Amino acid sequence: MTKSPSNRSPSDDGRLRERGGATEEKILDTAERLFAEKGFDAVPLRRICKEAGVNLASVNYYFGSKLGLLRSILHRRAEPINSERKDRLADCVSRLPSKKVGVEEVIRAFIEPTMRGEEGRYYRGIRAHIALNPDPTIRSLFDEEYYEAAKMFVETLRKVAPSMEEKEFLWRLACVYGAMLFIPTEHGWLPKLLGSKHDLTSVDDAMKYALPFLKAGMTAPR
Amino acid sequence: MTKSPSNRSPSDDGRLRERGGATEEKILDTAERLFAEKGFDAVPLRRICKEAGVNLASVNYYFGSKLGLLRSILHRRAEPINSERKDRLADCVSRLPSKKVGVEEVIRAFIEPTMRGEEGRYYRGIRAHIALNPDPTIRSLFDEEYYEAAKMFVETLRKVAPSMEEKEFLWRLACVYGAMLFIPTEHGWLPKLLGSKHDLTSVDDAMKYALPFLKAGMTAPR
DNA sequence: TCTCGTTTGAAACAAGTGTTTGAACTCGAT
DNA sequence: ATCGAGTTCAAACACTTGTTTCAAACGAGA
Repeated sequence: MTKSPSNRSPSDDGRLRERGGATEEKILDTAERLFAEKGFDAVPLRRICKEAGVNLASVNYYFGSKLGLLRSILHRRAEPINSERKDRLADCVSRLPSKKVGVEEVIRAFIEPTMRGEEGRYYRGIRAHIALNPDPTIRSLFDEEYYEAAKMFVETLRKVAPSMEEKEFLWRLACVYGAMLFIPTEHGWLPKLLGSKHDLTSVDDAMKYALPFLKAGMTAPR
Repeated sequence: MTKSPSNRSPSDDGRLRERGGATEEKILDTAERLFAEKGFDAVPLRRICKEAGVNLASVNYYFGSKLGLLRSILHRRAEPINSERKDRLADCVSRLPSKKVGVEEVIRAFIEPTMRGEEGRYYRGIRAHIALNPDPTIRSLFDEEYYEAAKMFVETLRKVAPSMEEKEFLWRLACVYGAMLFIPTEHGWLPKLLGSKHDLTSVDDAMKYALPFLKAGMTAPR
């Protein structure tokens, strides 16, 4: 190693790079798919590299470590999601005084960006696995990536939701979060249980069916 | 090995066993705690055995394999849970004709057994990790253990919930399931987000706060 | 053409993995 | 005391893991 590309990728200058950037992306794409299919620990770097058609050392060259690779996978997808979330939540906040913004719109602003996009198909399968991972080292990757936008969501929701004590708000929030994490993992278990041929993959259906559920729960009287 | 204790434990006769049964339980307890803290793949058998104070070979002697150990951990906790679920759900079904049973009671019958009991503290941290594991081999352990009671729940809930098309019911069910899996994992993330000192560990609070949320969601008009 | 930093390659490294083995030990029943 | 099934033990097995090394190939700028 001459200097140390290690942690942050060497593709900072935007010059077109014949195979350089391609290698990095091939690793990212392949690892994302395999992690979604088998889990982080269960997929060896050798398998990722073989399927991606790149050399084993490339992973450490570009990402520093296996954990660094996971971090990059998370960041690549989470960045645009959080960006849109913040824009839409900021918009909600700006219209707050006029009272023209409700629980449903705030929840939608937070959830919709995570459900959309065919390219995030595999990623959505990983996210819950990371978020709920027992190992704090893994889970903190999720925290770092999503903390800021999540905080903004929580604060905004608090303002548009009916007034309630903090404890109650926390519990209802947990229900929203659980649903939001679970739905995109969709391993076909629930449809099988129902003998149903429907699945839980459509964004439109999520907005049509899950949103009313969450809104009703969030605004339920006690 | 003389005959093959392997898959099912050799403690079938109930004679008091000085260190025999103790070993099996020590492994179960220790592995359960460690899996809850670091995850199944991330905990080596050597660490489990060292902390449990038993020999490495004991795991394969009693459980056949590492996966067999996980299966036993799941079964030990899931069995009484599902037993209570079925009893309570059967009771609901029997009172169905008199219309004296509602959505809330059915959901409670399904959720309460999984939240209760200090001895299940670590287990509850594992369950979501297994249920949402990307690896089908791991996930199927959850399916096998919970399929039957879950089917009974779904069918009962379908009958007491407002009439709706199957697709909508499936989506609402997913929200209930997501909340139910997420809440007991409680890694302290949401309270931190809120700057709250409350946590999500109390059964009473779960019944008091989460149930109304889920009932409202399940019965929401469209 | 000749650098020189960047990227790729094959091989090795050091440590750790689940599992198996076969002998020793335990302890109630004979 | 002897037996034998059940259990424990230290050691070895066979293999996989993430990571490192350093030489070779590449490609644009001088």
